[in-house]
Amino acid sequence: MGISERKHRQLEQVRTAILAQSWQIIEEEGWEALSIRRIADAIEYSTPVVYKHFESKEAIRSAFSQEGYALLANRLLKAKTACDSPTDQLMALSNTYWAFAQEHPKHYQIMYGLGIPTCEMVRETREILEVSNVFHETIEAAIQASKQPDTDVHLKAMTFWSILHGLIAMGMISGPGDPQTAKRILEDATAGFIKALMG
Amino acid sequence: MGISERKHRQLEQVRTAILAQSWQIIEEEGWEALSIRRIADAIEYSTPVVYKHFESKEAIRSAFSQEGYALLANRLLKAKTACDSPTDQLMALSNTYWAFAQEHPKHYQIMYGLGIPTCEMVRETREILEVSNVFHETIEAAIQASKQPDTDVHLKAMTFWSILHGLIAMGMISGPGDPQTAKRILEDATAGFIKALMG
DNA sequence: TACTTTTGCTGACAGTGTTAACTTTTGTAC
DNA sequence: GTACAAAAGTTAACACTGTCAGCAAAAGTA
Repeated sequence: MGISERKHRQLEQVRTAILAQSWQIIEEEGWEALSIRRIADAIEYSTPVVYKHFESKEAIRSAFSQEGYALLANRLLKAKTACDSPTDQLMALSNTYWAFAQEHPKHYQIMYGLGIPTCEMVRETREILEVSNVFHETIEAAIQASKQPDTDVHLKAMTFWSILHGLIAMGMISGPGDPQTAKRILEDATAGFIKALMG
Repeated sequence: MGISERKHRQLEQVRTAILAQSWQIIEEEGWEALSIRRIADAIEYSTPVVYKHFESKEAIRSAFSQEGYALLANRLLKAKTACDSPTDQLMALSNTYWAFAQEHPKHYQIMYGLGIPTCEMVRETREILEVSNVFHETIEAAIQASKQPDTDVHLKAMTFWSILHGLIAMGMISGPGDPQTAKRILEDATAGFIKALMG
């Protein structure tokens, strides 16, 4: 009864096509150029077919957001395990986070910005949590190795994350300013944070 | 010939009405609920009248962004001059910036987020510059009073601004989480920055 | 072959920003 | 006070958007 399997495969294929074509449009013309009708055109189906696979446009956005967080979590984890000391790890996280935003600006914008729906980020929670965990665990280890072992982990993790996001967001807002300067700001801020953390 | 003055006054009145009614809609239902037709309805004119006063919807957004930056610059300046030492001033700037974002979230979102048009922030440049200047001048003074007087002012100013924005943006994204915690994160980050700055 | 289920399409609804073309009002000159 | 020009304001359209009800066609089953 491989018949239903083939059907399932075909369905999956359409779903993949939707995401692939959508991504191409996003990469070439930005998120705001993406419309259900354009997706339908690209996959050579009519519009309601898109809704067979995604409840709404927001669901498509969410899928990319999820993908982005998963990608980011992966890279952060890799960068972290390549270092030994917690401070080196933090520096690596900072650099990797930055690099991710530079290499995948569209993903980053979808994950954060767009700001629009003030966040229905419920389904992508799992992936966000993974990113959050990397920060928490590394900060935790750093605190343990520091001179103030009773520091609030959550507080410091959020601070770290916020600093990184702030630098990237500001960089994206003020346009493609000198990336050299931007990198220096990042390193300066990270170094300052680590110093304050380790005491 | 007070006739053309009256006309001018009437024009101004419509312009003001557009902004006032728009702002009411934004406050009550958010930016995405604002449409040219709704504005026209609210001011009891037809849609093209709106275009007599604002080239596009983006121009309306820009006007509010400008307004927001002017408001922010004002508050920052007031808070700054109320303090003596540069470090106190920086702390005051941090608190005021935070308070502004809390009290005027819609303004803040329009000024930054929305991210949408990747920024046609050309006309609101003047107001942004004022905000930027407050940061630069205060940081400059702080550096002069610090143990490393040769520190890069621009770098530190951008770092400071980025940290503040990052904390606020993350707070807005992750919804109305415990504001007590958020405030503590802010103070911790600011204190860390100042410490690193002053050496 | 007859029937059912799935699949996909057409066409519509209620919106959006924006603008061309037309009408009405208003101010000026005779 | 009437004739004309300029300004102000209107309607109606264009080209889109997300979304979905209802119908036609194809595919699988008996």
